[in-house]
Amino acid sequence: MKDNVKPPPPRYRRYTAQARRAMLVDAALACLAREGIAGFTIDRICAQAQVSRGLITHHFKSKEGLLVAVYAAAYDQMLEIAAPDHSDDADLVDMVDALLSDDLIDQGTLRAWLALWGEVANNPTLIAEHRRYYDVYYDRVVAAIRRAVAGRTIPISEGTLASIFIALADGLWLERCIDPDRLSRSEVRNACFDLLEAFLGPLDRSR
Amino acid sequence: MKDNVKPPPPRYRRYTAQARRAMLVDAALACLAREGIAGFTIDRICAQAQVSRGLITHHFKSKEGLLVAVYAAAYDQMLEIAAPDHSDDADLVDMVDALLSDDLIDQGTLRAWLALWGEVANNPTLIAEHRRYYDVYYDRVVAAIRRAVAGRTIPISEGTLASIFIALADGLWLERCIDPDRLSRSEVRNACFDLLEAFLGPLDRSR
DNA sequence: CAACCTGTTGTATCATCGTTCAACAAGGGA
DNA sequence: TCCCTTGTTGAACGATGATACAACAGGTTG
Repeated sequence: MKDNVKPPPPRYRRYTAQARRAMLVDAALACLAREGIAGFTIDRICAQAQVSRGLITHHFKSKEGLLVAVYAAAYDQMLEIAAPDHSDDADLVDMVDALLSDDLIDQGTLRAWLALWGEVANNPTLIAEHRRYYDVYYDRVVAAIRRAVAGRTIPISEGTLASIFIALADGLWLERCIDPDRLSRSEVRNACFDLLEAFLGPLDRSR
Repeated sequence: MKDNVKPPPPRYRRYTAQARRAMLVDAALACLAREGIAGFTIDRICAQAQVSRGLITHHFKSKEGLLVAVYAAAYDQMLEIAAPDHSDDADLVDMVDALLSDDLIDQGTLRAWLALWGEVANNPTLIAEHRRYYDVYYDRVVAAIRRAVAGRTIPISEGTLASIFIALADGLWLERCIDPDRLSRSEVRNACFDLLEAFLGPLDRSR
């Protein structure tokens, strides 16, 4: 008979650094969504990613390095849904509806955001990262508002209105995270539009 | 000579359980404000309160017991400022101005709230506690709105408007916590009034 | 197929966490 | 003055945390 020595299956698979980092970030987001910041642990994240303990340090230098990458990824996902880069012609109504999409309002995502916010306020590196991303978000909201204004005169600066609108959206997220049944989707939608229309005049909500 | 044996000074002072609990809660809030949830540690809180490690367990049974008490205390402080119990005749304008008072908007308070919110979403005991307190807050906001409505017909339920107003206030807190310079006090104030007036009609903002 | 690069493993180490518990002592009552 | 209640201490313990590091092995290159 032939040599019946099967080659043993590989004990692990090697990925490019980029791919493995993405896997670890995803695993970390899953842990945050499931257990909050208490789940953001080398052990749990590596278990979630089915990977050994040393890998996070190898790819991110430290746990905080991973946290920064996770925050960036969460913001990227949010931006991609709510205000994608290529939406130069998308209007405010689309943006409001995108913010209410199930991809952003699901419990896990909200819990992950809440956990991340709790870290941002006390971590200088994350604060800087936040400002960077917030500015992108903010600029896109301002752009959408400016398109809606279309040259008219409004009783507030576009920038201030953008900040306030973002604040309302964040507050609604927060409330919905803690008690999803208190506000219906249409109530949230109307709240957003009522705030915007208070400054911008009537919008076409019909879509 | 007389006996020169001075009685040694007491090594510690005894307090009533109630007083000591209040001291520990205050210390915990100070730790939360300074370091976020990472500072919510038996060691650090006891150091802050200048007390030995065993005391928290003695008075609160567990760390989570203290956390619940801390959350309740934070909510109590907020309610006392924004919507005190005896304010049956206070109107909506007063409430908005109270929400903007420096006692609520300072960095430490905001950071503590952010840390607490991050815990609420993942702790069933805290969720229950949150609902209890939120309902009190909510009822007082509804009452203030109802007084402002004064029997007129408005295009939304008072309850929904209260939820939305609370969400806006929370979002503004959050934004201000992370970047205090982005929104001025008057912009925040105008945002609150514009939202309310979109549903309630003109209010007397002059105060 | 051999050599090398580097992604991956897993143990070892040290720090810190929450909780337990026996001993201590402050301070009021008899 | 003595006693007793109970608030308080602080060491001990096991669990779990993050990180370092030497050994290992996939998989590509020539």
